[in-house]
Amino acid sequence: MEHKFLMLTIGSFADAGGVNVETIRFYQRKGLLSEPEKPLGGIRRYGPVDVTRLRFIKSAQRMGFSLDEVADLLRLEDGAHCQEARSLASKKLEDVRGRLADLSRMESVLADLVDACESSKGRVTCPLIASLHEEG
Amino acid sequence: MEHKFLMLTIGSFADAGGVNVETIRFYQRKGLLSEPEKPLGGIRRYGPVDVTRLRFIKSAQRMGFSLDEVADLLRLEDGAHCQEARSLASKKLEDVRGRLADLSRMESVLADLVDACESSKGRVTCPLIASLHEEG
DNA sequence: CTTACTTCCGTAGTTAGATACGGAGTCAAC
DNA sequence: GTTGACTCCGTATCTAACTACGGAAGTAAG
Repeated sequence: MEHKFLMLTIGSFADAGGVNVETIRFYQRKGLLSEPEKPLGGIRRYGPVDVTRLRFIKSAQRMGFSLDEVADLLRLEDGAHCQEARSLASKKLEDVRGRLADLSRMESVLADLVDACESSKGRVTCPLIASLHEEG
Repeated sequence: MEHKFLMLTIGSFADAGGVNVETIRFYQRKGLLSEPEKPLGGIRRYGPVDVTRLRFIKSAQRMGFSLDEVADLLRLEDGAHCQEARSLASKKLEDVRGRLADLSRMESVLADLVDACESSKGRVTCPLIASLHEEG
């Protein structure tokens, strides 16, 4: 059990994760975060474990996972067996590799366009805009 | 002007772009596509130029541009705005590169975890599940 | 104590990007 | 010359991910 002096109210918990208080509550409703026991009177407290979990959610999200997918990842933590966890993780890995491939294709297309633009000083047509008129 | 035999109804236009008819109409309302003159009776026709434009929208979108950003790009179509177009594209390029970096970090984390799981036969704790409890 | 934040909780509203619906009207075939 | 598919148009609904609102109740500072 966490010691009181380490525990945060929902407001500072939200700050610690760089999100809005309402976002915490939203994640709780979605089952991504749990609602800690409400002690006498009624103000919940959050600890480092919660902060870690929240940060995990946000970073997975930045990597392109939807909240539902994040929920899958979190279910690994919530009691799945190693076998199950591993297969879920490999599925996600495949997923991530697919996204990586897509993104790097995007990267080279964009880089080419910017590059072509860069070196088109004086010419009449803008390569980026010209790409609009290409077939394909 | 396009010849009639080359012209498409909204349905085949949508097919040509791999989208729903309603999506065409949605883009028209957004100003991303124009509504061609409605001739006698009232069925609009679409030509190759429209198909190109639609495909541009979809591919820019795949590169991570929002519809509003695509609209910006399309507004620069007169050719005098190469500079502007380029800066939009470089901004997006930076964006894509950031996401690439995040994803490849995620890839190696997931790959390591799956790998560790793979070779933990018999051991009691699952590395993948354990990793979720680590401070990060 | 009182005043000024917070929290709690349910419900409602927002944005982006579509998708669906329904009642006309139109067109092509049989 | 009617059937059936498609179009037109406005409006409504949907999903994801938040964000805001409002009133009651807790809590901290002076």
